[in-house]
Amino acid sequence: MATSERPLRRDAERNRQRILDAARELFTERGLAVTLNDIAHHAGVGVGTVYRRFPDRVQLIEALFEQRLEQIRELAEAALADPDPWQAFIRFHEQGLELQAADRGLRELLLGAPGAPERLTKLSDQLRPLLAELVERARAAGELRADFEPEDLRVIHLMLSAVIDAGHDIAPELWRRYLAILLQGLKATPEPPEPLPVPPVSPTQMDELLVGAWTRRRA
Amino acid sequence: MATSERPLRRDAERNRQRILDAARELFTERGLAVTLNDIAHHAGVGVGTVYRRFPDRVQLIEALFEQRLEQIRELAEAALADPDPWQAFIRFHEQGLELQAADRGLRELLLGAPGAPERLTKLSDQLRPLLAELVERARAAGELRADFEPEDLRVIHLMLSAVIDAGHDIAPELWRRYLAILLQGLKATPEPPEPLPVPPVSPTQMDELLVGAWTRRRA
DNA sequence: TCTAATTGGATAGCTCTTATCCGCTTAGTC
DNA sequence: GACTAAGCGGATAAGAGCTATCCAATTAGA
Repeated sequence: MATSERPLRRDAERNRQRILDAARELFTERGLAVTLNDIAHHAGVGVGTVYRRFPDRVQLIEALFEQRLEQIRELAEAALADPDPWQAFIRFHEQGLELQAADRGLRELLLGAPGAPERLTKLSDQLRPLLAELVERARAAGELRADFEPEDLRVIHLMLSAVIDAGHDIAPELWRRYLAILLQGLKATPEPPEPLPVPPVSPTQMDELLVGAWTRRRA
Repeated sequence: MATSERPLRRDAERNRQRILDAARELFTERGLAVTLNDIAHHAGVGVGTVYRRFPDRVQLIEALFEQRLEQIRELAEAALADPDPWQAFIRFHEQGLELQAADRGLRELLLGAPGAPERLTKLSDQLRPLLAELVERARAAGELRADFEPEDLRVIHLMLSAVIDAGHDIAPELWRRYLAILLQGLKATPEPPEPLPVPPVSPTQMDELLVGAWTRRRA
């Protein structure tokens, strides 16, 4: 790390930046499992250059995702500031999932994928109490069903991540359809349903989508 | 294969059976990706023995899962015979998912995992029209929301598979909780919700559960 | 007793990662 | 322009895992 050492030579600094850019791009679209070699190629530098600058991939991930997690926390806080608990609950889900849909690395981080640096998992632990309060408020207002617990949030999130992952290339907005169904199922005193926000995929697309889910899982 | 050739020597036949038993057990609990070497060890025979008898892992899978898929089809047909379309819809989901919860290989097969022999994917294609009718009936009866389409079934199934996979070791019945939420969200004219059938997991369990989901994904 | 069938599992050959090393190039100084 | 420490690229060693083969040793069954 170049914390407060001698500054890097100008070309080295430029490469460092290229590497960070490439890493952000690849983590975002392929998840935390990308190899440092991939990043090197994507950045147009040699493998050695990457390993010299980031001997420890954890630092690379930390540098890139701290801010993303911060964003989620802000979302939760904004939701808690909303006077309508049920609207806040919905909004938090929609916006949080939008962020996640756009960033596979973030998705994996929040679901506790291996390779996540400890400092970041701690950061996402700090999120927990905020979410608990979001749930509590919606429940107290008689909007959210009484037997819904904060832990359920993470499972719902797990389910929708599966849809996001699978749909990524073919139907990137598909998760909204199932979020709507789930939210409808969570109301304490349900009203007649509004139309679902996104159409389903066609049978053919569905096949591609499932195949994609498997190939993406390994690579 | 010993279709109608000379019968196998008695010891060979015994080994063949052991291999099939071991394979069924391993596919069931670890999914379709188990290696033939794993199966050999589990069966207590040499690797060579497995490769001689099943030069082609596809045959092994076919032999083992044809009947499982048949079971699912029967379930769908039984559901179609039920006079109450909504009850049928619920029952099919519960029973179908029970089968899947007990058999990781089946789960992967139905979700189009790689390594599934073509004959079996065709068999699961035959399932499609039955499911479509199940949906159609429930919708026509005014029980299922009108904008639900047969393709949605597979996505719901994908979501609940994620819960089943993750919960496998820690909370094997957890999926019922989220199935209940989803079904509640699918009603055309919702009534006040009944209590959820299974408690959520504790925060600690939730962590283990997510970690498990990732390790199980790779191995 | 004899032999053809069968066996076990070491191992060759893959693919895919991670991480290092070193001859060559270049920035920046005098 | 000459010099040198910093930096570079990428071939490649090392290691993990999987598939599939091969053959000396064993065994069923006539």
